Amino acid sequence: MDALGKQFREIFKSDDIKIGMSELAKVTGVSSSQIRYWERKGYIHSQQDQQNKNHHFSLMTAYQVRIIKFYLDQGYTLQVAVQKERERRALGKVFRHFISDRIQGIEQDSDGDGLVRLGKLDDDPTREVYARVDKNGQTTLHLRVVQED
Amino acid sequence: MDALGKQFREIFKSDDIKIGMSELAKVTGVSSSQIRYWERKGYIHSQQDQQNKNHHFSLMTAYQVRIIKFYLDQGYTLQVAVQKERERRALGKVFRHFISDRIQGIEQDSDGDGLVRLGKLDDDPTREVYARVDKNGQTTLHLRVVQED
DNA sequence: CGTGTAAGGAATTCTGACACG
DNA sequence: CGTGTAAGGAATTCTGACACG
Repeated sequence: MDALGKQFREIFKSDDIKIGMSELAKVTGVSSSQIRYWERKGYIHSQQDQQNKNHHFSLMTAYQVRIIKFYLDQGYTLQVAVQKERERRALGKVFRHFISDRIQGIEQDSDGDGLVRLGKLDDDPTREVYARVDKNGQTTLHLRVVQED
Repeated sequence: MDALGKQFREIFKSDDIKIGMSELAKVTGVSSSQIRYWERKGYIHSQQDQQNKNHHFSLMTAYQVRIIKFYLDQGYTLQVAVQKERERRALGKVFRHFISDRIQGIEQDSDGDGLVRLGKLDDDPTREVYARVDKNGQTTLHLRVVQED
């Protein structure tokens, strides 16, 4: 069960999943000529083992491209859009740290509700926070006394 | 900013990202002949518009394959591994509900720490839970009095 | 049941060049 | 600066068949 817990994180990260240029274009709505240009300018990066072979973009890059496009659509120039994406990137990092540190367990209780354990309160280590997800997908937050390990 | 908040969820979901059979094989460590067989048996599904064209597997399917492989590696037969993955799927659903409902905002505070707002306590709606992520990536959980909207 | 391999055709993807502005 | 298009070659991917057990 521990190995599966660990897997949840790996599954979330999915760092190793790579997509090609045309797939990247498809899922971001950015044309491949744009992507090629952005890459030439060093705004985004891909892994390409040899010349004339497929580009491999990480999912991170896909998100990055989506966000750059978001700013472009707002009317910013490409340079500014790239700059704004870079500033924003810190938030993504925060999110990823949160997920890998705070999702301490996912279980089902006897009622069939899902429980997501988030760990102890920093100010009161005798209590931990968990989220309850009921059958309708409603989520609520709760405190409970910490169980002994 | 709201559009970007929404985007965080879409980014997380990444439903629309599809990968080919060989990429799926690569990232899961399951051979493509296995994948073909599993698909023929109806254990996994792909989108394939026409005959002899590329399969498109969702990231969900990639996770599914990884988990089936996990059980196979434990010594279960394929049928049992598939069955166990199905039972386990409820947990993934819980996780996704948690993310889309509970990540109510990601910000940086004046110290440069990241804050992930998780929403109000069910038992005490005057207080909300948030996680703090410091520069070292350490995360801690806190309560605070709810701010007015 | 469950997976591997070799072979060939089919579909996809990539690139550099050129255009426009 | 920033993006689109047409063209052709190059690399990738897919499939059905067969093997083994």
